[in-house]
Amino acid sequence: MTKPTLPQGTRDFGPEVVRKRNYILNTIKNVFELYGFQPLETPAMENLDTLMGKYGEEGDKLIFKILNNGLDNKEKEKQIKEDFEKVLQGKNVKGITERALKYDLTIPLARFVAMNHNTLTFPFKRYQIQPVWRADRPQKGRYREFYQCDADVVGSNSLLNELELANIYAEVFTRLGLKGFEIKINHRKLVTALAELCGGAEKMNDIAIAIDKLDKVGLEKVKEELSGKGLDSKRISIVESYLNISGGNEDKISALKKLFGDNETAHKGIEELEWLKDSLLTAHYLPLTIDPTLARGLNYYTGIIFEVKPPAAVKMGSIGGGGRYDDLTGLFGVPNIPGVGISFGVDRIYDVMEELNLFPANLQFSTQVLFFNLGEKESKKAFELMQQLRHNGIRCELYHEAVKFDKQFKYAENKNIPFVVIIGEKEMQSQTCNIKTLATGKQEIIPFSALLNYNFGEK
RNA sequence: GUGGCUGUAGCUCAGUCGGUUAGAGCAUCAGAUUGUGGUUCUGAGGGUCGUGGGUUCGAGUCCCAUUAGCCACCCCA
Repeated sequence: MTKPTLPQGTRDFGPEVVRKRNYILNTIKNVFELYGFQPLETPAMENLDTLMGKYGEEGDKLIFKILNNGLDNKEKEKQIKEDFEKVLQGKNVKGITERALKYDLTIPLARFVAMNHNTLTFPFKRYQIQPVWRADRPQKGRYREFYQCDADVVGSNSLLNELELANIYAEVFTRLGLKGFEIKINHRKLVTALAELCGGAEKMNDIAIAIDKLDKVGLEKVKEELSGKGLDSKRISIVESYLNISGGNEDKISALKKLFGDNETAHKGIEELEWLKDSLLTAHYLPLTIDPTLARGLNYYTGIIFEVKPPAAVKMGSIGGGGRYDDLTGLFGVPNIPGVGISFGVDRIYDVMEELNLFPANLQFSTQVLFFNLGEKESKKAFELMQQLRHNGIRCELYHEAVKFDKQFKYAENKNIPFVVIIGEKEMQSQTCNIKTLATGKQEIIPFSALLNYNFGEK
């Protein structure tokens, strides 16, 4: 028998970890509900067609494909071999694979809306908390199976949605006790406009990917990459002046206005950023920074885009991201339904909170009372009393076998159980139980009948 | 997909220049203690040294391959 292992990039979550993760998930969920979002769940797998081509060329490579069943069918052997030849050439063939694990929650939402738009009430505000899978090579803060928590508003062009979503980010991270996070925003139209100034829309993606790396690799490397993509020095200097925009949000707005002049596309983008920035002035703590270098890889975004950076002290990629897409369901044959959404990366938020020690201590509650097992008659009595306590909402356990005190105490200790109830021969005779508080060593003898009213503390 | 680092007991790790029977701490189990835990003391179990091959009289140690993990790139939550 060989030792079992986990598939690369996946993890088991033990009891303590699950409690901590649930703390994050519940916080997010509560805020989503508070803002009027409704839950949605979609299958782990989608038809491959639904996913392919939605995440860019790189994204397609990272989709986990599921092998069809029945490939060993002798009657279809010839066809299957032909199909497999095509797979070897990098194609996707239905005969070999027609399903895949979902890659994010936005495309499944689009698919759902496209299928159900006749019955949905718009704007459709949904949240979704589910695992997604990416065939990426794992590293720090990157897993092959991880949870996304998305909130999207589908069917509304109003910027009020962006305003709400920005507030959801602030609310969640504030509730989690995370200080020093930063919500970066930008507008896809600015990136489009920049591409227009630099030789056309087909360079849009190259430019987006390159400028997005600015804070990571520095200006020189970005320029090198752009030059590698075929931009001449004049165009690169335009990009450079765009990247050099700095200062406060006000400064950046005026610099952008100056740079783009009367460019129609950029004008619209700047206007929206400005609206959002001004609307936020009256809100609670909301560290919103306009960052022209923010571009985001997923190419369905068309409007304002978001990204949340963890506190600078933590070396970790973004812990949330999102943006507006004008026509997502158009890909599925239902045009003119706009949407805007955000996503929380729970696994990264977990890692950040662990690193900064932000989890409250009281998440790890367990059993409150352990009944010792001191024999056949004794354990029956203990069981009876225990059930009464359970009925009153006290979390109890009866030790599973009659063994030495030593072991039963150690069990209580290891599981952090604050009280033990000892019912042995002596107690049976006197119809009492001996309650010991482990932390203090204090013991109290009370009648069986008084146990129900004993105060075992909170929770 | 590309590159770097690491795999020795359940966990964290030593292991010299290639040399006899591979060690420690923690954890586990047993005893000191048949109704009182945490501290202490004594003892025990536990290993295909990731896997396969090679060099050598001899390999945990050197070489090659492979696999897994971590980290970085690409890309992203």
